[in-house]
Amino acid sequence: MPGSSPRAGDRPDDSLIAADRTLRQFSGYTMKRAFHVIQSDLNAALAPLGLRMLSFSALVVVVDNPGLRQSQLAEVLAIERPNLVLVIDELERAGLICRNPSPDDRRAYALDPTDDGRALCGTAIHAVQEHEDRVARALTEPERQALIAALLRIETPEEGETSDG
Amino acid sequence: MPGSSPRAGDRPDDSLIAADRTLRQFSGYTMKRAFHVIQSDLNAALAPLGLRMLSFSALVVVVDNPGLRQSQLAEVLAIERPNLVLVIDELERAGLICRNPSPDDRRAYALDPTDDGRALCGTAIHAVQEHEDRVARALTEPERQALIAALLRIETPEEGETSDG
DNA sequence: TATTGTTATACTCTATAACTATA
DNA sequence: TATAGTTATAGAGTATAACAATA
Repeated sequence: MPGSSPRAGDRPDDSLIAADRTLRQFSGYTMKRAFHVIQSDLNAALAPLGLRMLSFSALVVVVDNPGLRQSQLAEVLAIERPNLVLVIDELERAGLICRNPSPDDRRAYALDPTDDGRALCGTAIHAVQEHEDRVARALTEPERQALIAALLRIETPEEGETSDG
Repeated sequence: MPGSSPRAGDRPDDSLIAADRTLRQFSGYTMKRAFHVIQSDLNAALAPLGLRMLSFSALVVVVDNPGLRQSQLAEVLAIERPNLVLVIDELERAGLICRNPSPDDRRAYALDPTDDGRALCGTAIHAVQEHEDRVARALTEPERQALIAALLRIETPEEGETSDG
C-alpha cells in the first residue's frame, strides 16, 4: 500500500531521498537505476577507444569465436539481426573485424577479427575491467560475484540454479 | 584475455551458449540482459492497466507524495524534466493524477493523485508484486534482498554501505 | 519453402537547448 | 538572473515487416 506521507511541499528537500521507497522494493526499478549508472560509466570508459557497450560486446565475441556468422552473433548477444548490421558496419569501418565469405554458405559472412581488432579488444577488456573494479569498490568480491550469479539466474531461471550440478 | 576457441562454424550450435563467457565476467553486460528480461515482463504486467514502467513509477511517487512538483518528481525518478512532461500528460489524460496550481509558486504545479489514480496504483502495485514474485522464484528471498541492496550501493556508493550504521 | 543479411520503419528512453511565465 | 514547465530535437536501443540472394 502506497502510504500516507504529508504533502511534500511542506518539507525541506531532504524528504525526497525517501520519496521512492515504495518503488525500491522492486528489483526492476532499482536495477534500471543501477544499470543506467553502470552503462554511463562503461560507455565513458569505452568512448576513448571508439567503442560503446554494444560494439565492445560484439568485438569480444568475434575475437573469442572467429568465423561466427552474423545471425549467430545476434543470437549470442540477444539482439535482433537487423540491429546488428550497423554495429558490424561500425566495427568493419574501424578496421577491427572483417566480413569474410563463409566457406559453407554463400548467403552468410564469417566474421573474423583483424590484428588491430584483437589488439583493441585486449585494451578494451582492460578498460572494462577497470570499470568493473569501480563497481566492485561498492561491493565485496563475494557480493559482486553473487550479484552476477543472481542476474544470470533472473535472465535464465533454468540455468545457473546452482553451478555444482 | 579473449581466449582461443576454434572456429565456431566447426561446431554445433551448443557451443554458442558459452560464446559470451568473457563478457559474463562483467556486471554491466549481465545486468543489461537481466534488466531487459525484467523490463519486458514488468511492462507486460502493467500493460493491461494502461501503464508502463515509467508511468507506473511516476504514479506511485505521486500517490506517496501528493503535492509534489514536476521538477521534484523528475529528481526523484532520476530523469530529465522534459522527459517527464509526456508521462504526466499521459497520467493526467487517463484521469489518474491532476496538475493543480501550486499554492506557493505560480510557475509550478502540485501533482495530486485522483481517487482513480490511488485505486489503480494499488492494483498496479499488486501486479508488480506478482512480477517480483516471478523474479524471486529464481532467487531465495535473502538473495533477492541482497541483489536490491547491491544494486542500490552500485547506484549510490556513499549510501547504503551497510544499513546498520 | 526457409534462411542470411539487409533496408526501412517505428517506438521507447534519454539528453540538451531554448522558449514562456514567473520568481 | 534564476527557476518551473514546456517545446523541439536528436541520439541511442529495440522491434517487426519485407526484400534479394541463396539454401
